[in-house]
Amino acid sequence: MLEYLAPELLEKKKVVERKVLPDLPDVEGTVVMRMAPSPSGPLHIGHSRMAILNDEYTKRYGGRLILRIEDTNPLNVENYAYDMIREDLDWLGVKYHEVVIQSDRFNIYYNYAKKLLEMGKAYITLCDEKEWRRLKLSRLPCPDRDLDPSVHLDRWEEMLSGKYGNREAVYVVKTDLTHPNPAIRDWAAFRIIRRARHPRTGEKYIVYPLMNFSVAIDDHELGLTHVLRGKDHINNTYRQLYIFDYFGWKKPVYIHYGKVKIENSILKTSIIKKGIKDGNFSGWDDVRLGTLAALRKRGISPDAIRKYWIDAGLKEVDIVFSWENLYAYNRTIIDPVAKRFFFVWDPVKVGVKSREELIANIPLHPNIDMGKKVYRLGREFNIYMTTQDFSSLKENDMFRLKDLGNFRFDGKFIIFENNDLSLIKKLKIFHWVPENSIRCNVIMPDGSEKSGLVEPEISRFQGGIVQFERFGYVNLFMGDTISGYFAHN
RNA sequence: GCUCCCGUGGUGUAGACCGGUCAAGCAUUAGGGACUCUCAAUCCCUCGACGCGGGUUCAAAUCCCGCCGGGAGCACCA
Repeated sequence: MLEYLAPELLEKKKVVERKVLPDLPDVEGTVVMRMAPSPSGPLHIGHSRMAILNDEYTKRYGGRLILRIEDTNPLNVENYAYDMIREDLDWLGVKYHEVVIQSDRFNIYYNYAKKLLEMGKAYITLCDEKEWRRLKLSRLPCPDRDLDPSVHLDRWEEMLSGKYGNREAVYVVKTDLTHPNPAIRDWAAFRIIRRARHPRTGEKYIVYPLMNFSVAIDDHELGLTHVLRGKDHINNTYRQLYIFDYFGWKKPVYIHYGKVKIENSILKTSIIKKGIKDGNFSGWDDVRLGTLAALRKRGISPDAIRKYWIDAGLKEVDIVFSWENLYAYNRTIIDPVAKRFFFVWDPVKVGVKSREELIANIPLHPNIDMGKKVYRLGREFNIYMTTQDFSSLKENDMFRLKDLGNFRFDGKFIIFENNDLSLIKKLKIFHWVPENSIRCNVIMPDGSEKSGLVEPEISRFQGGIVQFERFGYVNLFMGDTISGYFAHN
């Protein structure tokens, strides 16, 4: 029907189509979501997925986003990471409405732990660790499991008061020992860690909640409606659901997205930490790393990262991260603002001769008026070209120096012939810089360094993302010297 | 080994629930072309996929079965 009446409407619909995330299921009332990083280090590109997706959804539904810092493992918490995570999120443009730090909430966890013991839904086992696990795999209880709740409550108090050493007693949540999936059967919820210093609570606590317990409690306490998490947490979700069932809580909607395989990048905090300590990496923002700090330094726009994750969606299939696609998104963002400069790597000095005074008038951007760079060069002067370009010339070859003119190579000098632009389709086009150019080192993503010369007019500007023609986009830092970090070509 | 999940071009994604309009769309990459000036941008063109085998059906990427392949978990990490 519509086809007859208004075929153009159907056409239009197709054109407007663009990539958006699917709607969240079961939305009623205010959407509340959370990001739950662990402060073991700053965020990397993998973490940014959960941050962006949560942000997108809470913004779409006008909901609330909670940053919950999961620091219940004192062995893996770094004091500096708390602030770094927040800086990374700010840079990403992720808006969170509340910050919750789990190490502030021990009493909440303890209270629920006690309740669960009273309900007979948890126990404290003194059994040998390996034996307990062996029995579990055989669907059998360890002897402690069926003791009266009062015994477990006593043991709980003893645990808290320090009667037991590390690993001597452990608090376990009962699930179903006959559950077909061994991963779901009785799971540990609190452990004892003595002689550890937590950056925020010091040695105040020795009984630490494990992730499944604190997460379940907090997801309820904070009133979450939707939980986005990686599919590596699927079994954890099943485990946590027991807590919701025991207390009769309303469950959030869980959505699990697939694993991301990120190649050609270093993401593991333990490796990075060691590398920094050993002096192999310059810091958390070493460009060889996949940290957000490193990407920021390279001039990757947070909006490119956002677009990338929206495009990837949240399917449960595993995906391979594509740097190419991220760069493509970044390019469309930075290209309209990146001023163009000539950067000559592997420079070689070349003598130029001309019958007339040469003046170069070079636009800062090919498509957008950003002004010009002007170089008065004279009749006889030197320039620099890349060794590669210059050595490709044979005697009497004609070629063009971009934005300067057409030249002939006489075997020693290059001779200005004309500035006839109609010839450019036939000539090779090279770039160049004047003799008074400035030294510039560019750090490549693999850590190697490209040294060269950048045209002097660059000093009028403050740095940031630029394009070095025929080289690539570079994030420049202007100081006593000019240094750059290669983004991509 | 056990439990669960998933398989659309190089990469990501749409379509699959409600079989036909899908001889499979979009984006990116790669290759080519255009462009009075970049190995950039823009525009145009090209290459490129329903894991395999059966079944149901007039009709299957879509439903069913088997196989193959990939992944997650089976931690007193998160």
